Amino acid sequence: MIDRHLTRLRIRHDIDEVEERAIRESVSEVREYLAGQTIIRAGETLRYSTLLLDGLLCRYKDLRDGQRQIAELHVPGDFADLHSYTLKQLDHNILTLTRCRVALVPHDRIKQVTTQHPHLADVYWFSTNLDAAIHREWVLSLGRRSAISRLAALVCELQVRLGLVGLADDKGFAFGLTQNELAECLGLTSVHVNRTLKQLREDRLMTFRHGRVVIHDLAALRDVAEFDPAYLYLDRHPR
Amino acid sequence: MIDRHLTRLRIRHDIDEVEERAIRESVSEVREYLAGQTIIRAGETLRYSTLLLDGLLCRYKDLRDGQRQIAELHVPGDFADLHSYTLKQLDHNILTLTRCRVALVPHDRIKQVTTQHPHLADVYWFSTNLDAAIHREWVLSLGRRSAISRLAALVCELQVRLGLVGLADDKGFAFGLTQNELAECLGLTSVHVNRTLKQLREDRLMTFRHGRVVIHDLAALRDVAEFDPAYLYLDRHPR
DNA sequence: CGCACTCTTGATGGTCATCAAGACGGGTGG
DNA sequence: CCACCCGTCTTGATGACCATCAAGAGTGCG
Repeated sequence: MIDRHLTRLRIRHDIDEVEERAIRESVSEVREYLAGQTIIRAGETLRYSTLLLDGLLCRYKDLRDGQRQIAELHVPGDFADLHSYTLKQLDHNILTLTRCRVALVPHDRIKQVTTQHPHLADVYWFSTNLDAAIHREWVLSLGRRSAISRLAALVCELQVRLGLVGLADDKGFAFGLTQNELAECLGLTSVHVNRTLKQLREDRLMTFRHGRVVIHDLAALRDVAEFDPAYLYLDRHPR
Repeated sequence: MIDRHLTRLRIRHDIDEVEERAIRESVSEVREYLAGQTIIRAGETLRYSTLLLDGLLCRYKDLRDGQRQIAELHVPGDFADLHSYTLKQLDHNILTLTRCRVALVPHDRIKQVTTQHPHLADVYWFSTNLDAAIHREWVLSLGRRSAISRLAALVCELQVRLGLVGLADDKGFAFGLTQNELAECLGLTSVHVNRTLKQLREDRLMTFRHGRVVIHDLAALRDVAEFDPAYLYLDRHPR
Protein backbone atom coordinates (compact mmCIF):
# COMPACT_ATOMS: atom_id res chain seq x y z
CA MET A 1 0.00 0.00 0.00
CA ILE A 2 2.72 2.45 0.91
CA ASP A 3 5.23 0.78 -1.38
CA ARG A 4 5.78 3.96 -3.35
CA HIS A 5 6.67 5.75 -0.16
CA LEU A 6 9.28 3.13 0.64
CA THR A 7 10.57 3.24 -2.92
CA ARG A 8 10.95 6.95 -2.61
CA LEU A 9 12.76 6.77 0.71
CA ARG A 10 15.08 4.06 -0.62
CA ILE A 11 16.23 6.27 -3.49
CA ARG A 12 18.24 8.23 -0.97
CA HIS A 13 18.46 6.09 2.13
CA ASP A 14 18.99 2.59 3.32
CA ILE A 15 15.84 1.33 5.06
CA ASP A 16 16.18 -2.05 6.73
CA GLU A 17 13.34 -4.48 7.31
CA VAL A 18 12.77 -3.54 10.92
CA GLU A 19 12.44 0.08 9.91
CA GLU A 20 10.20 -0.87 7.00
CA ARG A 21 7.86 -2.67 9.35
CA ALA A 22 7.75 0.30 11.69
CA ILE A 23 6.88 2.58 8.81
CA ARG A 24 4.18 0.25 7.51
CA GLU A 25 2.63 0.02 10.96
CA SER A 26 2.50 3.77 11.36
CA VAL A 27 -0.45 4.15 9.00
CA SER A 28 -3.76 4.43 10.83
CA GLU A 29 -6.25 4.92 8.04
CA VAL A 30 -6.66 5.26 4.27
CA ARG A 31 -8.95 7.85 2.71
CA GLU A 32 -10.05 8.76 -0.78
CA TYR A 33 -10.89 12.17 -2.13
CA LEU A 34 -12.28 13.56 -5.34
CA ALA A 35 -10.36 16.20 -7.26
CA GLY A 36 -10.63 19.77 -6.04
CA GLN A 37 -11.05 19.10 -2.32
CA THR A 38 -9.16 21.24 0.16
CA ILE A 39 -8.30 18.49 2.60
CA ILE A 40 -6.29 20.55 5.07
CA ARG A 41 -6.70 24.22 5.83
CA ALA A 42 -4.11 26.66 7.12
CA GLY A 43 -4.35 27.10 10.86
CA GLU A 44 -6.14 23.86 11.73
CA THR A 45 -4.57 21.93 14.57
CA LEU A 46 -3.34 18.65 13.13
CA ARG A 47 -2.78 15.33 14.84
CA TYR A 48 -1.65 13.33 11.84
CA SER A 49 0.30 13.70 8.63
CA THR A 50 -0.90 12.78 5.15
CA LEU A 51 0.96 10.35 2.94
CA LEU A 52 -0.08 10.49 -0.71
CA LEU A 53 -0.64 7.03 -2.21
CA ASP A 54 -2.25 7.91 -5.54
CA GLY A 55 -3.07 11.11 -7.39
CA LEU A 56 -1.69 14.63 -7.13
CA LEU A 57 -1.87 17.05 -4.23
CA CYS A 58 -0.65 20.60 -3.86
CA ARG A 59 0.17 23.10 -1.15
CA TYR A 60 -1.20 26.56 -1.85
CA LYS A 61 -1.56 30.00 -0.32
CA ASP A 62 -3.70 32.86 -1.53
CA LEU A 63 -4.14 36.61 -1.33
CA ARG A 64 -7.19 38.69 -0.46
CA ASP A 65 -8.37 39.06 -4.03
CA GLY A 66 -8.39 35.29 -4.49
CA GLN A 67 -5.14 35.03 -6.44
CA ARG A 68 -3.70 31.64 -5.65
CA GLN A 69 -0.09 30.49 -5.59
CA ILE A 70 0.78 26.81 -5.46
CA ALA A 71 4.02 26.31 -3.51
CA GLU A 72 4.62 22.63 -4.19
CA LEU A 73 3.15 19.66 -6.01
CA HIS A 74 3.09 16.24 -4.38
CA VAL A 75 3.45 12.96 -6.20
CA PRO A 76 2.59 9.47 -4.93
CA GLY A 77 4.97 8.39 -2.19
CA ASP A 78 5.33 11.93 -0.80
CA PHE A 79 4.28 13.06 2.62
CA ALA A 80 2.20 16.16 1.91
CA ASP A 81 2.49 17.58 5.39
CA LEU A 82 5.12 15.75 7.36
CA HIS A 83 6.14 19.20 8.58
CA SER A 84 2.87 19.43 10.50
CA TYR A 85 4.48 16.98 12.93
CA THR A 86 6.66 19.77 14.28
CA LEU A 87 4.61 22.79 13.24
CA LYS A 88 1.27 21.48 14.60
CA GLN A 89 -0.59 23.60 12.06
CA LEU A 90 0.12 24.70 8.52
CA ASP A 91 0.68 28.08 6.96
CA HIS A 92 -0.91 26.85 3.72
CA ASN A 93 -3.77 24.73 2.47
CA ILE A 94 -3.59 21.29 0.90
CA LEU A 95 -5.75 20.56 -2.11
CA THR A 96 -6.37 17.48 -4.24
CA LEU A 97 -5.67 18.21 -7.90
CA THR A 98 -6.95 14.81 -9.06
CA ARG A 99 -8.70 11.91 -7.35
CA CYS A 100 -6.45 10.90 -4.50
CA ARG A 101 -5.84 8.08 -2.09
CA VAL A 102 -4.00 9.07 1.04
CA ALA A 103 -2.82 7.32 4.19
CA LEU A 104 -3.00 9.05 7.53
CA VAL A 105 -0.07 8.75 9.93
CA PRO A 106 -0.82 10.00 13.46
CA HIS A 107 1.79 12.29 14.92
CA ASP A 108 2.22 10.14 17.99
CA ARG A 109 3.25 7.27 15.74
CA ILE A 110 5.75 9.51 13.99
CA LYS A 111 7.13 10.28 17.42
CA GLN A 112 7.34 6.56 18.15
CA VAL A 113 8.99 5.71 14.87
CA THR A 114 11.56 8.49 15.05
CA THR A 115 12.52 7.90 18.68
CA GLN A 116 12.72 4.12 18.35
CA HIS A 117 14.55 4.35 15.02
CA PRO A 118 16.93 7.33 15.13
CA HIS A 119 17.98 6.68 11.56
CA LEU A 120 14.38 7.23 10.46
CA ALA A 121 14.38 10.51 12.35
CA ASP A 122 17.18 11.65 10.05
CA VAL A 123 15.42 10.20 7.01
CA TYR A 124 12.20 12.09 7.71
CA TRP A 125 14.03 15.26 8.67
CA PHE A 126 15.83 14.94 5.32
CA SER A 127 12.46 14.56 3.64
CA THR A 128 11.16 17.90 4.92
CA ASN A 129 14.48 19.50 3.99
CA LEU A 130 14.02 18.19 0.48
CA ASP A 131 10.66 19.96 0.32
CA ALA A 132 12.46 23.15 1.31
CA ALA A 133 15.02 22.59 -1.46
CA ILE A 134 12.16 22.28 -3.94
CA HIS A 135 10.70 25.51 -2.57
CA ARG A 136 14.03 27.25 -3.18
CA GLU A 137 14.13 26.06 -6.76
CA TRP A 138 10.63 27.45 -7.24
CA VAL A 139 11.77 30.74 -5.71
CA LEU A 140 14.50 30.83 -8.35
CA SER A 141 11.99 30.03 -11.08
CA LEU A 142 9.45 32.61 -9.98
CA GLY A 143 12.06 35.27 -9.37
CA ARG A 144 14.33 34.86 -12.38
CA ARG A 145 13.15 32.42 -15.04
CA SER A 146 11.07 33.46 -18.05
CA ALA A 147 7.66 31.88 -18.56
CA ILE A 148 8.94 29.25 -20.99
CA SER A 149 11.90 28.35 -18.82
CA ARG A 150 9.70 28.19 -15.74
CA LEU A 151 7.27 25.83 -17.38
CA ALA A 152 10.08 23.66 -18.72
CA ALA A 153 11.67 23.55 -15.26
CA LEU A 154 8.43 22.40 -13.66
CA VAL A 155 8.01 19.62 -16.19
CA CYS A 156 11.63 18.53 -15.74
CA GLU A 157 11.19 18.39 -11.99
CA LEU A 158 8.05 16.33 -12.22
CA GLN A 159 9.54 14.02 -14.80
CA VAL A 160 12.26 13.14 -12.32
CA ARG A 161 10.09 12.98 -9.22
CA LEU A 162 7.39 10.90 -10.88
CA GLY A 163 10.06 8.77 -12.52
CA LEU A 164 11.45 7.82 -9.11
CA VAL A 165 8.20 6.07 -8.26
CA GLY A 166 7.66 4.58 -11.70
CA LEU A 167 5.10 7.09 -12.93
CA ALA A 168 7.16 8.80 -15.64
CA ASP A 169 9.80 7.95 -18.19
CA ASP A 170 11.81 9.89 -20.77
CA LYS A 171 8.75 10.11 -23.01
CA GLY A 172 6.44 11.77 -20.52
CA PHE A 173 3.87 11.17 -17.80
CA ALA A 174 0.22 11.43 -16.87
CA PHE A 175 -0.48 14.90 -15.50
CA GLY A 176 -4.09 15.78 -14.87
CA LEU A 177 -3.81 19.49 -14.10
CA THR A 178 -5.70 22.26 -15.85
CA GLN A 179 -3.77 25.06 -17.50
CA ASN A 180 -5.11 27.31 -14.79
CA GLU A 181 -3.61 25.11 -12.08
CA LEU A 182 -0.32 25.13 -13.96
CA ALA A 183 -0.54 28.92 -13.97
CA GLU A 184 -1.04 28.84 -10.20
CA CYS A 185 2.23 26.93 -9.87
CA LEU A 186 4.13 29.24 -12.17
CA GLY A 187 3.00 32.69 -11.07
CA LEU A 188 1.39 33.28 -14.48
CA THR A 189 -2.11 33.52 -15.90
CA SER A 190 -3.76 30.60 -17.66
CA VAL A 191 -3.82 32.59 -20.89
CA HIS A 192 -0.09 33.02 -20.83
CA VAL A 193 0.46 29.38 -19.88
CA ASN A 194 -1.59 28.46 -22.93
CA ARG A 195 0.59 30.55 -25.22
CA THR A 196 3.75 29.25 -23.60
CA LEU A 197 2.62 25.65 -24.04
CA LYS A 198 1.99 26.44 -27.67
CA GLN A 199 5.54 27.67 -28.05
CA LEU A 200 6.98 24.58 -26.37
CA ARG A 201 4.91 22.46 -28.75
CA GLU A 202 6.01 24.40 -31.81
CA ASP A 203 9.63 24.21 -30.67
CA ARG A 204 9.22 20.39 -30.52
CA LEU A 205 10.16 20.28 -26.88
CA MET A 206 7.00 18.95 -25.26
CA THR A 207 3.24 18.70 -25.62
CA PHE A 208 0.75 18.90 -22.79
CA ARG A 209 -2.70 17.76 -23.73
CA HIS A 210 -5.50 15.57 -22.43
CA GLY A 211 -3.94 15.21 -19.02
CA ARG A 212 -0.62 13.97 -20.35
CA VAL A 213 2.83 15.49 -20.81
CA VAL A 214 4.61 14.12 -23.88
CA ILE A 215 8.29 15.01 -23.94
CA HIS A 216 9.73 15.26 -27.44
CA ASP A 217 13.28 16.24 -26.53
CA LEU A 218 14.23 15.89 -22.89
CA ALA A 219 17.77 17.21 -23.30
CA ALA A 220 16.57 20.33 -25.08
CA LEU A 221 13.81 20.82 -22.52
CA ARG A 222 16.32 20.61 -19.69
CA ASP A 223 18.50 23.08 -21.49
CA VAL A 224 15.66 25.60 -21.84
CA ALA A 225 14.88 25.11 -18.16
CA GLU A 226 18.54 25.21 -17.06
CA PHE A 227 17.48 22.13 -15.13
CA ASP A 228 20.04 20.72 -12.72
CA PRO A 229 18.59 17.88 -10.63
CA ALA A 230 21.10 18.47 -7.82
CA TYR A 231 18.39 20.16 -5.77
CA LEU A 232 16.46 16.87 -5.73
CA TYR A 233 19.33 15.15 -3.90
CA LEU A 234 19.22 11.91 -5.85
CA ASP A 235 22.47 10.54 -4.45
CA ARG A 236 22.44 7.82 -1.83
CA HIS A 237 23.02 8.99 1.70
CA PRO A 238 25.01 6.49 3.74
CA ARG A 239 23.72 5.71 7.23
CA MET B 1 27.77 34.33 22.63
CA ILE B 2 24.91 32.36 21.21
CA ASP B 3 22.37 34.12 23.39
CA ARG B 4 20.41 35.36 20.42
CA HIS B 5 20.08 31.81 19.19
CA LEU B 6 18.66 30.74 22.53
CA THR B 7 16.38 33.76 22.58
CA ARG B 8 15.13 32.78 19.17
CA LEU B 9 14.51 29.16 20.14
CA ARG B 10 12.72 30.21 23.31
CA ILE B 11 10.21 32.30 21.37
CA ARG B 12 8.59 29.05 20.29
CA HIS B 13 9.92 26.37 22.61
CA ASP B 14 10.73 25.63 26.17
CA ILE B 15 14.46 25.02 26.55
CA ASP B 16 15.57 23.86 29.98
CA GLU B 17 19.00 24.45 31.46
CA VAL B 18 20.36 21.03 30.63
CA GLU B 19 19.38 21.54 27.02
CA GLU B 20 20.81 25.04 27.04
CA ARG B 21 24.13 23.72 28.20
CA ALA B 22 24.16 21.06 25.50
CA ILE B 23 23.47 23.71 22.88
CA ARG B 24 26.17 26.02 24.19
CA GLU B 25 28.68 23.19 24.17
CA SER B 26 27.92 22.28 20.59
CA VAL B 27 29.80 25.27 19.18
CA SER B 28 33.31 24.40 18.04
CA GLU B 29 34.61 27.64 16.63
CA VAL B 30 33.76 31.27 15.91
CA ARG B 31 34.68 32.99 12.65
CA GLU B 32 34.38 36.47 11.20
CA TYR B 33 33.81 37.46 7.61
CA LEU B 34 33.72 40.67 5.65
CA ALA B 35 30.68 41.57 3.59
CA GLY B 36 30.34 39.93 0.20
CA GLN B 37 32.03 36.60 0.97
CA THR B 38 30.48 33.40 -0.31
CA ILE B 39 31.17 31.27 2.72
CA ILE B 40 29.51 28.04 1.55
CA ARG B 41 29.13 26.88 -2.02
CA ALA B 42 26.50 24.58 -3.45
CA GLY B 43 27.74 21.01 -3.70
CA GLU B 44 30.51 21.16 -1.10
CA THR B 45 30.45 18.34 1.41
CA LEU B 46 29.79 19.88 4.80
CA ARG B 47 30.69 18.60 8.25
CA TYR B 48 29.30 21.47 10.28
CA SER B 49 26.43 23.95 10.31
CA THR B 50 26.72 27.71 10.57
CA LEU B 51 25.01 29.71 13.29
CA LEU B 52 24.81 33.43 12.61
CA LEU B 53 25.81 35.54 15.61
CA ASP B 54 26.01 38.99 14.05
CA GLY B 55 25.35 40.49 10.63
CA LEU B 56 23.21 39.34 7.73
CA LEU B 57 23.60 36.25 5.57
CA CYS B 58 21.64 35.02 2.59
CA ARG B 59 21.05 31.83 0.66
CA TYR B 60 21.15 32.33 -3.10
CA LYS B 61 21.02 30.44 -6.37
CA ASP B 62 21.83 31.73 -9.82
CA LEU B 63 21.27 31.08 -13.51
CA ARG B 64 23.76 30.74 -16.36
CA ASP B 65 23.65 34.41 -17.31
CA GLY B 66 24.55 35.42 -13.78
CA GLN B 67 21.08 36.45 -12.67
CA ARG B 68 20.91 35.82 -8.96
CA GLN B 69 17.96 34.98 -6.75
CA ILE B 70 18.19 35.18 -2.98
CA ALA B 71 15.98 32.53 -1.39
CA GLU B 72 16.20 33.58 2.25
CA LEU B 73 17.79 36.17 4.50
CA HIS B 74 19.24 35.17 7.84
CA VAL B 75 19.26 37.31 10.94
CA PRO B 76 21.37 36.87 14.08
CA GLY B 77 20.32 33.79 16.03
CA ASP B 78 19.46 31.82 12.88
CA PHE B 79 21.14 28.68 11.72
CA ALA B 80 21.98 29.44 8.09
CA ASP B 81 22.39 25.84 7.06
CA LEU B 82 21.09 23.54 9.73
CA HIS B 83 19.59 21.56 6.85
CA SER B 84 23.10 20.58 5.77
CA TYR B 85 23.03 18.21 8.75
CA THR B 86 20.68 15.90 6.85
CA LEU B 87 21.43 16.98 3.29
CA LYS B 88 25.26 16.80 3.60
CA GLN B 89 25.60 19.40 0.86
CA LEU B 90 23.60 22.40 -0.20
CA ASP B 91 21.70 23.22 -3.36
CA HIS B 92 22.51 26.91 -2.90
CA ASN B 93 25.31 29.21 -1.84
CA ILE B 94 25.60 31.18 1.37
CA LEU B 95 26.85 34.74 1.22
CA THR B 96 27.60 37.40 3.80
CA LEU B 97 25.67 40.59 3.07
CA THR B 98 27.39 42.55 5.82
CA ARG B 99 30.29 41.85 8.17
CA CYS B 100 29.38 38.68 10.02
CA ARG B 101 30.31 36.67 13.05
CA VAL B 102 29.31 33.04 12.88
CA ALA B 103 29.66 30.01 15.13
CA LEU B 104 30.37 26.60 13.64
CA VAL B 105 28.51 23.57 14.98
CA PRO B 106 29.92 20.24 13.80
CA HIS B 107 27.35 17.77 12.52
CA ASP B 108 28.47 15.07 14.90
CA ARG B 109 27.63 17.38 17.80
CA ILE B 110 24.21 18.03 16.31
CA LYS B 111 23.77 14.28 16.21
CA GLN B 112 24.79 14.08 19.88
CA VAL B 113 22.53 16.89 20.96
CA THR B 114 19.49 15.59 19.11
CA THR B 115 19.88 11.97 20.22
CA GLN B 116 20.61 12.81 23.84
CA HIS B 117 17.87 15.46 23.95
CA PRO B 118 14.93 14.24 21.84
CA HIS B 119 13.06 17.44 22.55
CA LEU B 120 15.86 19.39 20.85
CA ALA B 121 15.56 17.09 17.86
CA ASP B 122 11.98 18.33 17.47
CA VAL B 123 13.06 21.93 18.11
CA TYR B 124 15.70 21.83 15.39
CA TRP B 125 13.46 19.94 12.99
CA PHE B 126 10.91 22.69 13.61
CA SER B 127 13.57 25.26 12.84
CA THR B 128 14.23 23.88 9.36
CA ASN B 129 10.49 23.61 8.79
CA LEU B 130 10.21 27.28 9.66
CA ASP B 131 12.75 28.07 6.95
CA ALA B 132 10.56 26.15 4.53
CA ALA B 133 7.53 28.18 5.65
CA ILE B 134 9.47 31.35 4.89
CA HIS B 135 10.35 29.95 1.48
CA ARG B 136 6.65 29.36 0.80
CA GLU B 137 5.79 32.92 1.71
CA TRP B 138 8.47 34.10 -0.70
CA VAL B 139 7.00 31.83 -3.38
CA LEU B 140 3.69 33.58 -2.81
CA SER B 141 5.36 36.97 -3.01
CA LEU B 142 7.32 36.23 -6.15
CA GLY B 143 4.40 34.53 -7.85
CA ARG B 144 1.53 36.83 -6.97
CA ARG B 145 2.45 40.05 -5.20
CA SER B 146 3.15 43.31 -7.02
CA ALA B 147 6.53 44.97 -6.61
CA ILE B 148 5.34 47.33 -3.90
CA SER B 149 3.55 44.62 -1.98
CA ARG B 150 6.54 42.31 -2.28
CA LEU B 151 8.89 44.91 -0.90
CA ALA B 152 6.51 45.75 1.93
CA ALA B 153 6.14 42.05 2.76
CA LEU B 154 9.90 41.59 2.98
CA VAL B 155 10.27 44.53 5.31
CA CYS B 156 7.39 43.30 7.48
CA GLU B 157 8.96 39.87 7.73
CA LEU B 158 12.34 41.27 8.74
CA GLN B 159 10.80 43.69 11.21
CA VAL B 160 9.29 40.71 13.03
CA ARG B 161 12.28 38.38 12.74
CA LEU B 162 14.80 41.02 13.78
CA GLY B 163 12.43 42.17 16.52
CA LEU B 164 12.45 38.72 18.07
CA VAL B 165 16.15 39.06 18.80
CA GLY B 166 16.00 42.70 19.81
CA LEU B 167 17.29 44.18 16.57
CA ALA B 168 14.11 45.93 15.38
CA ASP B 169 11.17 47.79 16.80
CA ASP B 170 8.01 49.39 15.40
CA LYS B 171 10.06 52.29 14.09
CA GLY B 172 12.50 50.31 11.99
CA PHE B 173 15.82 48.52 11.98
CA ALA B 174 19.38 48.59 10.66
CA PHE B 175 19.49 46.93 7.26
CA GLY B 176 22.72 47.17 5.34
CA LEU B 177 21.71 45.81 1.96
CA THR B 178 22.16 47.55 -1.36
CA GLN B 179 19.14 48.14 -3.56
CA ASN B 180 20.58 45.58 -5.92
CA GLU B 181 20.63 42.94 -3.17
CA LEU B 182 17.05 43.83 -2.32
CA ALA B 183 16.21 43.31 -5.98
CA GLU B 184 17.84 39.87 -5.80
CA CYS B 185 15.48 38.97 -2.96
CA LEU B 186 12.43 40.28 -4.73
CA GLY B 187 12.86 39.00 -8.27
CA LEU B 188 13.13 42.57 -9.58
CA THR B 189 15.84 44.85 -10.97
CA SER B 190 17.57 47.42 -8.83
CA VAL B 191 16.10 50.18 -10.98
CA HIS B 192 12.59 49.02 -10.24
CA VAL B 193 13.38 48.57 -6.54
CA ASN B 194 14.57 52.16 -6.51
CA ARG B 195 11.30 53.41 -8.00
CA THR B 196 9.27 51.22 -5.67
CA LEU B 197 11.15 52.52 -2.63
CA LYS B 198 10.39 56.02 -3.82
CA GLN B 199 6.71 55.22 -3.93
CA LEU B 200 6.75 53.73 -0.43
CA ARG B 201 8.49 56.88 0.79
CA GLU B 202 6.01 59.19 -0.93
CA ASP B 203 3.12 57.14 0.45
CA ARG B 204 4.57 57.71 3.95
CA LEU B 205 4.85 53.99 4.60
CA MET B 206 8.60 53.54 5.01
CA THR B 207 11.99 54.95 4.08
CA PHE B 208 15.07 52.91 3.32
CA ARG B 209 18.25 54.93 3.28
CA HIS B 210 21.81 54.81 4.57
CA GLY B 211 21.50 51.19 5.67
CA ARG B 212 18.41 51.73 7.74
CA VAL B 213 14.69 50.99 7.33
CA VAL B 214 12.50 53.62 8.96
CA ILE B 215 8.89 52.55 9.24
CA HIS B 216 6.44 55.45 9.18
CA ASP B 217 3.21 53.47 9.42
CA LEU B 218 3.56 49.81 10.28
CA ALA B 219 -0.16 49.04 10.09
CA ALA B 220 -0.45 50.55 6.64
CA LEU B 221 2.72 48.78 5.51
CA ARG B 222 1.34 45.45 6.67
CA ASP B 223 -1.87 46.19 4.87
CA VAL B 224 -0.07 46.89 1.59
CA ALA B 225 1.90 43.68 2.07
CA GLU B 226 -1.13 41.65 3.16
CA PHE B 227 1.26 40.56 5.88
CA ASP B 228 0.02 37.81 8.18
CA PRO B 229 2.76 36.66 10.57
CA ALA B 230 1.16 33.22 10.97
CA TYR B 231 3.81 31.74 8.68
CA LEU B 232 6.45 32.74 11.21
CA TYR B 233 4.85 30.49 13.85
CA LEU B 234 5.22 32.87 16.76
CA ASP B 235 3.05 30.86 19.15
CA ARG B 236 4.60 28.81 21.88
CA HIS B 237 4.84 25.11 21.19
CA PRO B 238 4.29 23.03 24.30
CA ARG B 239 6.75 20.18 24.88
C1' DC C 1 -27.49 15.70 -26.18
C1' DG C 2 -26.70 19.62 -23.61
C1' DC C 3 -24.18 22.15 -20.36
C1' DA C 4 -20.23 23.57 -17.87
C1' DC C 5 -15.61 23.84 -17.80
C1' DT C 6 -11.40 24.26 -20.23
C1' DC C 7 -8.78 25.64 -24.04
C1' DT C 8 -7.51 28.84 -27.66
C1' DT C 9 -6.76 33.08 -29.93
C1' DG C 10 -6.94 38.17 -30.73
C1' DA C 11 -6.59 42.98 -29.13
C1' DT C 12 -4.98 46.10 -25.90
C1' DG C 13 -2.58 47.79 -21.84
C1' DG C 14 0.29 47.86 -17.57
C1' DT C 15 4.15 46.47 -14.97
C1' DC C 16 8.59 45.91 -14.91
C1' DA C 17 13.16 45.36 -17.75
C1' DT C 18 16.69 47.50 -20.25
C1' DC C 19 19.72 51.08 -21.56
C1' DA C 20 21.81 55.27 -20.47
C1' DA C 21 23.67 59.08 -17.94
C1' DG C 22 24.26 62.08 -14.20
C1' DA C 23 24.25 62.78 -8.95
C1' DC C 24 25.52 61.28 -4.58
C1' DG C 25 28.41 59.48 -0.99
C1' DG C 26 31.90 57.12 1.46
C1' DG C 27 36.50 55.81 1.51
C1' DT C 28 41.50 56.64 0.11
C1' DG C 29 45.60 58.91 -0.90
C1' DG C 30 48.19 62.87 -2.12
C1' DC D 1 41.88 68.66 4.12
C1' DC D 2 40.49 68.29 -0.13
C1' DA D 3 40.38 65.91 -4.49
C1' DC D 4 39.46 61.90 -6.58
C1' DC D 5 37.29 57.57 -7.50
C1' DC D 6 34.31 53.79 -7.41
C1' DG D 7 30.17 51.86 -6.11
C1' DT D 8 25.45 53.03 -5.33
C1' DC D 9 21.52 55.66 -6.14
C1' DT D 10 18.37 58.22 -9.06
C1' DT D 11 15.83 59.49 -13.02
C1' DG D 12 14.37 59.47 -17.97
C1' DA D 13 13.23 57.08 -22.32
C1' DT D 14 11.95 53.12 -24.54
C1' DG D 15 10.40 48.44 -25.08
C1' DA D 16 9.35 43.46 -23.81
C1' DC D 17 6.84 40.33 -21.37
C1' DC D 18 2.99 39.06 -19.39
C1' DA D 19 -1.90 40.54 -17.71
C1' DT D 20 -6.45 41.61 -18.83
C1' DC D 21 -10.62 41.44 -21.35
C1' DA D 22 -13.34 39.14 -24.56
C1' DA D 23 -15.35 35.64 -27.43
C1' DG D 24 -15.61 31.42 -29.82
C1' DA D 25 -14.21 26.43 -30.11
C1' DG D 26 -13.33 22.13 -28.01
C1' DT D 27 -14.10 18.46 -24.59
C1' DG D 28 -15.96 15.56 -21.19
C1' DC D 29 -19.48 14.43 -18.03
C1' DG D 30 -24.20 13.64 -16.56
